[in-house]
Amino acid sequence: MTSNSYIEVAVPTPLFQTFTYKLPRAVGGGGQALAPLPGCRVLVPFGRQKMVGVILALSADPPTGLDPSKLKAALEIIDDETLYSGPLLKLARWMSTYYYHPPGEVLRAMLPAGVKKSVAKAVAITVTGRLACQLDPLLCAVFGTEKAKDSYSLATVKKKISSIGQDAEGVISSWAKQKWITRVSNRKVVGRKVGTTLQTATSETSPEPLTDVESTGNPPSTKAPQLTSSQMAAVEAIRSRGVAAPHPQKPFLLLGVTGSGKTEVYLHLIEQALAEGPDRQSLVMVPEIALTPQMTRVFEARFPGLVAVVHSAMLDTDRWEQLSRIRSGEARILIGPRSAVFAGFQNLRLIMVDEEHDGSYKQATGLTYNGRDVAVMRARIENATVVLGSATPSLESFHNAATGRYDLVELPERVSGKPLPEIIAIQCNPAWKKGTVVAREVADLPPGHPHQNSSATTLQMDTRVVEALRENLRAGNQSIVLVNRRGYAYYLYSVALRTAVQCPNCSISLTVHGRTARLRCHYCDYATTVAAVMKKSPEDTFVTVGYGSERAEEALQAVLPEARIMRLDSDTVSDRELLPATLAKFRNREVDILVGTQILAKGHDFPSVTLVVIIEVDQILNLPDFRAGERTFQLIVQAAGRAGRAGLPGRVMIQSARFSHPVVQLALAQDYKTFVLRELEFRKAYGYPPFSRMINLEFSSEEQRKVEQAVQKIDSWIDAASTQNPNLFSRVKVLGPATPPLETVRGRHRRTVLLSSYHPESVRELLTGLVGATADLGADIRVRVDVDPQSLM
DNA sequence: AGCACGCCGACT
DNA sequence: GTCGGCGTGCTC
Repeated sequence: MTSNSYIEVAVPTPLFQTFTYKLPRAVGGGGQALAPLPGCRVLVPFGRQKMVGVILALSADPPTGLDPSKLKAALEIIDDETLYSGPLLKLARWMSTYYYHPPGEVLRAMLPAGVKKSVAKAVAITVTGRLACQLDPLLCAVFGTEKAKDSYSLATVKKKISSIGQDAEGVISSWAKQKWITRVSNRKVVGRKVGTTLQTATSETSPEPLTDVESTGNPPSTKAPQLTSSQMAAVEAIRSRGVAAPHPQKPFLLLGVTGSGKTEVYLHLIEQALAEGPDRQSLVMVPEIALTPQMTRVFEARFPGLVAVVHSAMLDTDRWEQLSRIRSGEARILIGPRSAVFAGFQNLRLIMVDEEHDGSYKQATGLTYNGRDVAVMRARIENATVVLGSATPSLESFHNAATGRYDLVELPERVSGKPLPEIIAIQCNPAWKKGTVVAREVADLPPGHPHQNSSATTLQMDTRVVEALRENLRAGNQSIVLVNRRGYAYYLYSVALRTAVQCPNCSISLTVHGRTARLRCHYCDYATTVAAVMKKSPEDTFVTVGYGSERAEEALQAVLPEARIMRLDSDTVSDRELLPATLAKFRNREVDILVGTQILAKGHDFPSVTLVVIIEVDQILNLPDFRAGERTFQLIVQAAGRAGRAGLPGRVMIQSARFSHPVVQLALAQDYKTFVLRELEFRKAYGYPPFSRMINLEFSSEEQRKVEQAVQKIDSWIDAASTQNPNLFSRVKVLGPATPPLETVRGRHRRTVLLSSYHPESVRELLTGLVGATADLGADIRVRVDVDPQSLM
């Protein structure tokens, strides 16, 4: 047996370094010694604190250039078996370099919520503290009499102090100052060990993660239906050129028009993969919003007992349980959102990324990875087959297919054989475009106020649209109405100041919500009320402007009083019960019209919807972002795909003032190929992705002065570096420092520097220098690196 | 990022 | 005289 006495550990710090420790003498302390493995979590002393790191490698020799006697010993190997498989560790390494993120933090981000990644902090009472108990009744109350415990977790102590109504932070630091208590790192790591059974009582909800709210209606078939010839051809192509082909294989791009039955192709591929061996596993990635019970039941019906499902609204214990079934090999199929790409598979053979163009695959905060791209890399590492499916693939994926990096497989016709629904263009009334007052104040305006009667009933819907909805209702069919924005109105307008009421933390106007007239910021969740704003400026008058999903629902109900209308937007989606309940009601035809935001356009299958209306598409098209065209096209085509999925013919109506715009034209024609070729030309001409690699750097501070100073330093660094290394700078375009359209978010002032280049290595090289120069910008300057940014706002 | 050490202002 | 501000330096 070789004696590996050193371990290389990744520790969750912002450092791009790993650390070497000596192995603890008696691992496990008493029980049989465990063989530490790469991929196990380990408790290590780090500076003056204890941290949970991950073992990356074992070695017999100490690292070169470091005095072995200075190495500290690890304290405890936490996991009984490896938590990160070999491929997952490789994936982490790739993500660390590709996304420019410290390895320890990458590994931490890969763990599911609810698994402890840090050491619990605690405070202990000292001997002097015990004596001081009489002096401070609060101290006594927290630590009790002599027979009580001497140490409590920091969280418990804080809770106790706050419950008495005192400032916990202040009290604790004053106690510490008087040496009544000491801060200790709890030796105990909170959370689960891999390889041990759940000690937490499983919630009373069954391990079955799906509620039965959507169970009425036709149960999904347990038998595979006959495939259409193009579905069969697609399955065959992926089998012969992928699964069964010699490795390495290319990723597949499955381009299938809406309603072409991509899901059935996935199901067949999974079925065949399962048949190849008892340990073979598949991953199905879907946009978060598509993770409805209805959708997952299709898979469970086909593969009973073999499916695990994860989604964000799940309880941590349930999620852990589902992922454990994958790790043990008991479950063979995992369905989940972007984070599912990090699951611990035993033998992952097949990955499907459904609706691969969907923006929700990109993580917006922290480690800003794109789940689709990570899936492609994971498949390569695991030698698995990856299939990216969409009716409107991202420009990146299509370009990859066009240049031969991906293998293009097409499903050109709908399963029903019916043509795509007709899209009817409704030219917008230009008066709507001027930001007209469409509703009077939701709170009471003083009587006789000039805005009192200002077109409160104006529905920003053409009479033809209203007529079509009415007609559809009479015929007993269902409709979907898409609105751009959630909330009641876009903003609250101050007549005196001639501006919208702004969020105090972000450079954006507050959105009016509900009849209760609350005001909310969609970026930082700041909330106030219209009443509070009015009270502050009693002289001023306010009007609500614009049209949110809530107001659309209300206005529609006024026009069609007999219709049963419900609303679905991200406000209702965050509610665990409401989303499945609403979808179930709609599917069971207890609802005639579903009003909602873009999330309604995504992948749902509502067989009896025959009319889809998009109230206005122009806002997206007008966004100052090079992806605006792509997003608009995807929205229109995806929304159209919701209409007429079963036997009934579908109709789609779109209101816009910009029908002359070629992107809208091509979307109306649902001509993806022409659109994508044209859009690629535009991207090429301007050097945008997918032709270039983009990295967006964001600097932020709570003080505007400080970001400006920081950004000035960066600017002069760029100046100096570009004269020093003109070669590098001729290959990388540096834009900025600039002020982004949304200057402040959550009270932080932002500046951005955009790097783009045809040479990915050059961007990387420049970034390394820039990040180095970034190190001494000062404590309160935060730097965020966004590789392949999805939006430049 | 934490968390220490360290060197200058307003308080008992 | 001290408490306590946050600059800056390190973490195997």
